[in-house]
Amino acid sequence: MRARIEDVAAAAGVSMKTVSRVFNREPNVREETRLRVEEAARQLNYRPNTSARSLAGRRSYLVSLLYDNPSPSYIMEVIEGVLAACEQSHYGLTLRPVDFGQRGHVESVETLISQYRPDGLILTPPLTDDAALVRRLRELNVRYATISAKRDGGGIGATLDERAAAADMMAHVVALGHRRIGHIAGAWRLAGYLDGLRQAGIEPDPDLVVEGEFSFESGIAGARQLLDMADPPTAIFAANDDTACGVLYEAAARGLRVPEQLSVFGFDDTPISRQVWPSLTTVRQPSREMGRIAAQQLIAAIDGHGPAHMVRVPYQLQIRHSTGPAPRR
Amino acid sequence: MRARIEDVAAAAGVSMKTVSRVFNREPNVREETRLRVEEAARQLNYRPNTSARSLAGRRSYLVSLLYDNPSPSYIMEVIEGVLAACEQSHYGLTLRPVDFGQRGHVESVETLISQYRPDGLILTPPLTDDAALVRRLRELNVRYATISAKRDGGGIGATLDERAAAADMMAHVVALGHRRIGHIAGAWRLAGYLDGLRQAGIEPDPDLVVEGEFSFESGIAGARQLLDMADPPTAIFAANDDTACGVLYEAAARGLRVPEQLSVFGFDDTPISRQVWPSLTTVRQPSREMGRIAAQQLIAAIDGHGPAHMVRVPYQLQIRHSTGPAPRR
DNA sequence: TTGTAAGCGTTATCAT
DNA sequence: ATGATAACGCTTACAA
Repeated sequence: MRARIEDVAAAAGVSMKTVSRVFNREPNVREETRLRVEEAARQLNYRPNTSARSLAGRRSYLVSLLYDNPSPSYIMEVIEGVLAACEQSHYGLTLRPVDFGQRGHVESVETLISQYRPDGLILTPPLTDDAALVRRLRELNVRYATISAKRDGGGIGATLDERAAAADMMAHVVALGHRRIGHIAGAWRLAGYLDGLRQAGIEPDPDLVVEGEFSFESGIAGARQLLDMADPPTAIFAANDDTACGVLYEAAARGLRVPEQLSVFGFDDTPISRQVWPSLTTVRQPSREMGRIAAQQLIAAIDGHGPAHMVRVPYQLQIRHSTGPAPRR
Repeated sequence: MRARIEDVAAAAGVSMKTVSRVFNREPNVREETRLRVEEAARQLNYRPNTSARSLAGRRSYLVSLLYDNPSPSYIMEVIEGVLAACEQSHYGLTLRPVDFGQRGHVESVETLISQYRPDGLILTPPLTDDAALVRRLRELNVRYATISAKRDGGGIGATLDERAAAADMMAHVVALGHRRIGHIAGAWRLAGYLDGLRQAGIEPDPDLVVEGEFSFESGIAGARQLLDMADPPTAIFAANDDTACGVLYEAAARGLRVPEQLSVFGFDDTPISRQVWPSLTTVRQPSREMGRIAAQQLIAAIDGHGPAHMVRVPYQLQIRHSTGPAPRR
């Protein structure tokens, strides 16, 4: 049968409590004792029983990841990172898909909480900026970390300076000679777009900004609107890669060559950006890393081991084949 | 504080054990008693404590999903289905990424088992056909269900007749006039490719079949090999959508128009198949549904509620824009 | 620094 | 058909 804490205690010649202290990294254990316990545990291949730990400790050792449905590859990357951090700290992970737009989505999260009693939550966009949800979590006194929140109200988690990234991207195409640059927005990367224009001394044209919603379809719709203009843009900045793919699709349908006749760039560096022709110029965010950091910060906050922060991670421009010199007019 | 089984028992005027019987659908409870207990539980908003249940019952009420890394969107769909089934049966879900090729991947699964003690596992391709892993699971007497296993050795889970699907796809392009059809294989969809040729009375040419590994890169490599032939194919059947995208990429790089000069088709109907130009002809498999079914069958086997099976689900050809009439020679 | 004893909320066992 | 009581393996509170 499986070794219990009692067995380890006996083998190490100490009490159960001491073994417990070692495994929970509590203070007040002599170094020598600790080593003896660790050796005994290894010998017996001891693994703490999670259920017993939860029951006695009145906590679940569970972290819950809430996501709406941005891109599957994005979420899978985040999951990888979160899983890595959880593993290391002996926490489990529960997944919770949430329908952001839906009525009752906050209640669905409350159900999750009362059923699984997670020790903390991790929010991904767009849930990070769901005011109703966040307010309720505060009321319920449930800990949470955020990934890429628009506003980090002094919370914990991981962010990236999307505005600066967007502005850098703009500088890239401006350097290629583009002056009329369209934007299919999903709201917040817009600020960087405007910064980029301003820094280049280009007057923003409101007609060049159309609403999007981070989907392939809105990329097609946005591209149509922009390309049908009397004076169409020579470059289009899509708010994410899926949208950029929609632009690419519409361009191909019109027989427009990219990047010779139209430059296109996205955001996120999802795998699809490498798997389309031409491959997509985009901004890479270290999603896996951000998942890992958010989970680490959350667990640190739960365990009270050291202070938890909002960590800013670096971005990276990925210049590929969908951007090129502006065409002569 | 949260209601316990004891509170419900008191409120219903019965013993704890009777409440336990009701919640676990055990026999030997009078209908009237059952109703009284259920009413009391509702009044008190009682939810069984999972940790206590696991500890006392010596089972985890946990199902674990093992995946390597086919496409993220595929796994996300499967997860959705599995989650839905788990929710319904009050089981939790644990995720376990496994490096199929890696040394020690079986040990990593054993670690998962000894740590989380899941009541059952769900295997996705290519782990479904990992002989070493499956053998070990049998030895350890660990229950598992499979999704899209090549060989269903009398196991439980969900499958789809990939061979027939591949053959149907072949019939489609043969009807379009193609005779030289290449295949970038990842092993098992090959049988359907050969069936399709045979049914059309076309002699298979071994040179037209190249090895792939279900990746974008192998699509590029395979396409190069096939298109560099003296007598190149007019159509290429890629073993999955990612590979097909690689073919599309290479075709674009060579200035080959699809489908006018080359037809391409894939397998899986991942979102990318709609987001490339031209959109991809492919086979749709109901991944979400398969996840749900596999989890249901697994849980049925665990709980012993009725017999569990290997369920065959229907596929569907998605004819899009990447296949067209064969070019004149 | 280390140990003892009393739970944690449920299910299993054995009665009735 | 129902109930009393002892586990289950760990942590907490308190003691030494």
